[in-house]
Amino acid sequence: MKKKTTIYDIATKLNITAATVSRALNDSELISKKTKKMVLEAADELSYFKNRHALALKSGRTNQVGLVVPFINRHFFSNIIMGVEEELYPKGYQVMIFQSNESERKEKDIIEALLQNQVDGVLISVSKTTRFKDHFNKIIDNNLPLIFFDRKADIENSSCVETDDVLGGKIATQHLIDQRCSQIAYVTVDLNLNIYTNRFKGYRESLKNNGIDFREDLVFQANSDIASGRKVARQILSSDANIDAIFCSSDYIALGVMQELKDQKVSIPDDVAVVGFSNEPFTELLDLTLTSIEQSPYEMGKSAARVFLDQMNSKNAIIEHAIKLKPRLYVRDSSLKINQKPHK
Amino acid sequence: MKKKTTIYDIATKLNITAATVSRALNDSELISKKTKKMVLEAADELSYFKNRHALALKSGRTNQVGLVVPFINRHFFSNIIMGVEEELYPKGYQVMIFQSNESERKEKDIIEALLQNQVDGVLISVSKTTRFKDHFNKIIDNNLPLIFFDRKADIENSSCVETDDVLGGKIATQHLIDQRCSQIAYVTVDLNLNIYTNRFKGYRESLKNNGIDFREDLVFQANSDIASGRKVARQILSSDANIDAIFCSSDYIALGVMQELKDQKVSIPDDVAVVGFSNEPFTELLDLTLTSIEQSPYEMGKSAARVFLDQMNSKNAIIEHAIKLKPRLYVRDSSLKINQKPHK
DNA sequence: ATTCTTTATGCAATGGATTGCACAATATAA
DNA sequence: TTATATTGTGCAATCCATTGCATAAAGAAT
Repeated sequence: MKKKTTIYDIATKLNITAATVSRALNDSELISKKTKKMVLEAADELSYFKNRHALALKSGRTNQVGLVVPFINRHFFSNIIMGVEEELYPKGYQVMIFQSNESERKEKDIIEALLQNQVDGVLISVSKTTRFKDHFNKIIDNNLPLIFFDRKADIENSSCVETDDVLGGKIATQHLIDQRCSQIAYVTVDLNLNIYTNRFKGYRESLKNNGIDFREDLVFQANSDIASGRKVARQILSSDANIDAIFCSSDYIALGVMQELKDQKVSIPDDVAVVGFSNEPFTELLDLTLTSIEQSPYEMGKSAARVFLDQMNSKNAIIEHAIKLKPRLYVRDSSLKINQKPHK
Repeated sequence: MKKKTTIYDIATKLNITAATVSRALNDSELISKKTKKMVLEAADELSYFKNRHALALKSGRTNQVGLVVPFINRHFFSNIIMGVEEELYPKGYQVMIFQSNESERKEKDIIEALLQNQVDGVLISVSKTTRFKDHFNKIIDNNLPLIFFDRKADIENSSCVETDDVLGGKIATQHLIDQRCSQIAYVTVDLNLNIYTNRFKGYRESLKNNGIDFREDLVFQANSDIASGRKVARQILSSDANIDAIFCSSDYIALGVMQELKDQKVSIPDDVAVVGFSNEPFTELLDLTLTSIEQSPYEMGKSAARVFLDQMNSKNAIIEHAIKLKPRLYVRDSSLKINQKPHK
C-alpha cells in the first residue's frame, strides 16, 4: 500500500517548507520561478496530487455538484445527466448523481447528504410525490446555487430549465391540423402535473388558432403505459365522435393506441393519425414509426449546467434564470398523410 | 449563510472537550451514559452532522465508491447502476458515477480522480478501447477493492461479475433447435470482445449437443446497429444456405434483420426465426416482438455491489470473486413457431 | 557603510474529527 | 486509612493544504 505524497514530502525532499510548496503549486507570485520549477518537477516525480478532502475541509468548497433525478434508467433523465456531465466535467466539477425514486423522503435524505458533502451546488428534477419544500430552502440558506430542470418547485433565488410544453402541445396539434385532421382527440396523463397541463394548453391554443372548436368529449385520460393506451383507443373507437387523429401526451400511450388500432384494423395514419410525446428511442424502431415531440434532454442537461456555472461565476449577484427549451417535432409514419419529407 | 455545527460547538455548550463529544457520538465505552445522552441531545438540538471531509482526511476512508461505465444512458448500464445503488445506499455508501465514453484516456483520468477522492473501492466495466491496464493496478496498489462487471480485465486480486455468455448462446440456440430449426445462422459483432466470442462458443456447443454440424458459411459479421442488421439479412437471403433461423448477438442487429426480412416478404418466424441478445426494452414493444436473452443488469449491479461489501468486510483476506450470472431467454413472436407459452 | 525596499520564504494557525496517553475522580481492596 | 483498580475526561498530535504575518536575504538608494 503506497503512501500518498503530500506537500510535506515535497518540502522535505527540497529542503523548503510546505507553505512554499503550496504556494508554488498554486503559482503564487510570491514564489520565485526557480523554486516553482523545482517544486513542479519534484511533484511530478513523486506523482503528487492534491488531497481533495483537505482542500474541502480548508476551503469549504468541493468542486462537486449534486444531481438528483427521479430515476437514472430513464432515457430522458440519463440523457440529461449526459448533458450535465459533458458541460461540467471539463470545468473540473465532479457530478454526483442521485435518484429520488420519486420519493419525497429519499429526496430529503439526498439533499441532507449533499449538504453534508458540501457540494457547490444542486441540480434537481423534483420527485412527483414531493409536497413540502423546506429541503430546497435549506440549499438556498446554505448559499448554494439551486437549479431545477424539467420539474421545478417554486423556490426563491433558484433557477430552472424546462421544456416549453405549451409550444410542444401546439406544434404537435398544428401538425395534425396540417395533415387535414380536424377531430383531434387528446389523451392526457395526470392533469395535476404542470407538464401535462401545459401540453394540454398548447393543444387548445392550436385548435383555437385554426378556428377549430375545442370539444370536451375529445379529451381522454390515461396512465403513461401501453395497456392504458390500448384501453383509451378502445374508448375512442367506441365513441360517437368521428376522430381522425389522436395526440397522446406520452409515447407509451401512443404505442398502446397504435397497437389497438392495428388490431381493430384501423389504418394509421389514413383513418387515424397518431402523435406521441417525448420521442422515446423506440418511436423510430417500430414498423410503423411514431411521430413524436423531442424534448432534447441532453440539451436540457447542458443548459442546466451552464446556469450553474453562471451562478458560480457571479457569486454575489443572485441571478434567477428561467429557461424554456424549444421542443421539436419529429414527423414519422404514424401521422404523415400528406406528402412531406420526414423531418429526421 | 449558516455556519455548520462542529463537535467544538457541542463541547463548548456542554463545557466538555471535543474529544469527549467525539467519543460520545461514536458510542465509545469510555464515556458515561449520562454524558452520551447529554451530547446526543445537544447534537440534535444544534442539528449537528459529521463533516465527511474531516473524516476522510483523518481516516483515509470516504464511504464513497466509484462506479465507471462506458455510457450512462444505455439501458443495460443504467440498470446496473440502479442495482449497485440499491445495494450500497442502505449501507451508507455513496456511489459516484462516471462514464468513460469508451475512451481509454478518459477511463484513466477517472481512475486517477477516484484515487484522489480516496474512494473506498472501484466498480468498473472496462472501456472497449482500453489496451493498457496500469491504471487498474494502481487501484490494487492502493489496496482498494476492484470489481469488474460485464467487461473485465485480467488483474490480480480483482473480482468480476459477468453474464454467462456461453450459456446465453447455448440456450438461444437450443431454443431455435427446439423450434425445429436446423440451419441456424449466427451473426456476431466484434470477435475480439470476450462477450461475443463466448456467445459464439455457446452457439457452437449447442449445435454439437444436438448433432448439428457447425458450418462456417452460416456465420456472419456485423456491427451492433440496425443498418448493419439489414445488410446482413440481405447477405443471408442471397446465400445458398437454406437458413431457417438467425441468432443475432445484438438486439439491434436482430431488429435490422427483421425489418429487412419483412420488406422482402420473408415470414417470421415461419420461414426464418429470429433471436436477439440483451433484451432491450424495445424488443417487446415491436409489432412482431423479438425473442431475446435477458442479462439482468440490475442483478448484475447488485451482485457487484455485494462483492464489494464482502471485500470490505474481510479487508485483510484477499478474496477473488468470479461470478457468472445466468442469462434467461424471453421467448417472443419472432421465434415462437411451436405452440408454447411465452416465457414472459 | 548604513538604511530602506523588494523579494522570497518560513512559522504557525486553521478547518473538523479521531485517538493514544496522561491524569483525575471515584470505587474497591487490604 | 492507604494502596490499588476502575472509570471517565482532557490534552495534544494527526490527517493535508492554505494563508496572514513575520522575517531573512538581496538589491537599491543615500
